[in-house]
Amino acid sequence: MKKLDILKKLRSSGLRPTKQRVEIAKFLFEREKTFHFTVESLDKLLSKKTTSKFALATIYNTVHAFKAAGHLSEVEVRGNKTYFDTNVSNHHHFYDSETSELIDIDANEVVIQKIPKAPNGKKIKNVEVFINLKN
Amino acid sequence: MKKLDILKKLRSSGLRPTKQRVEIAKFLFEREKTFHFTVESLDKLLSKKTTSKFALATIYNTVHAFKAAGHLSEVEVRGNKTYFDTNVSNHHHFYDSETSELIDIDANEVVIQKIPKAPNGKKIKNVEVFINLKN
DNA sequence: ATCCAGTTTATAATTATTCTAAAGTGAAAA
DNA sequence: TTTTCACTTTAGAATAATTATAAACTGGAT
Ligand SMILES: [Mn+2]
Ligand SMILES: [Mn+2]
Ligand SMILES: [Zn+2]
Ligand SMILES: [Zn+2]
Repeated sequence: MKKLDILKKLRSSGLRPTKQRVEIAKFLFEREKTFHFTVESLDKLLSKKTTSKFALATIYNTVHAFKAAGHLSEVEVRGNKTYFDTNVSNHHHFYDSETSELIDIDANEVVIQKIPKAPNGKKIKNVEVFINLKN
Repeated sequence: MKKLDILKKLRSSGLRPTKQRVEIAKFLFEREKTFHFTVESLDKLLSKKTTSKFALATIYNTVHAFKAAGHLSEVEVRGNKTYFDTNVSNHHHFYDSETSELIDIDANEVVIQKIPKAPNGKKIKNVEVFINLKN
């Protein structure tokens, strides 16, 4: 994703492209592969890779704004902190609890043959599969 | 599960059956259906249903001890607090994020036809399916 | 150039959980 | 049955992740 696209992406989702948002967006979205991170890990990586400083609150604000705009998704993994994901399509995960590492599984790599129907009055929003790993 | 079984359960897992543990175990395990809870919700329910008082730290200690002994499992759901589950068998969940409600799905209600192989050097520990619900 | 709603920031507040260390207790041993 | 002590409970302090606050700043419309 090129810089111009980053600006477009921000503007088209009603996010003013501030210095901080553009830098964070470049860091998150200008890459080939899915990136899974916590606010803490993102903060550390940003400190290393860029010269600017970001208040921690800004990182929280930005990540939540990106999530609300649909540019990031949240992944539920065991543990205390929240994980985010640059892959916002419907997909699944391998999870290695020893390293806290998430690995994407494309939706079509998992085929479910049988699934119960939703409880009365409710509908199925989506199905998430976690494959927990060991060594 | 009867009171005698509760005592047996505790002793056989090396847990001294203290007043607090027995009361909490009775509350958790003397029921027909699976019970999903957080430490906070358990604390509130215990205050209502019993006359004894429990330090919050005791509830944390006890729940963790029960989990370590294999009498409880932990369920990962979106949100800040940790959910526990009296169903320690391999099973899946419906999850209603609006009510934060978990509903059990028996393992044999879900049949997976295709699944990717584990990344190099790693093995699959287990597969967990979450069916997210909406209204 | 001016202005202002939206944004960033430092810091305080909140929330969930864990730690600490003193007091209490189940049950083994005397 | 008393004594003993490792294990447990407890109140409160500490920690860690996240959110709230409110003052300073800034992108971009006018
Ligand atoms: Mn989590
Ligand atoms: Mn959680
Ligand atoms: Zn992912
Ligand atoms: Zn369950």
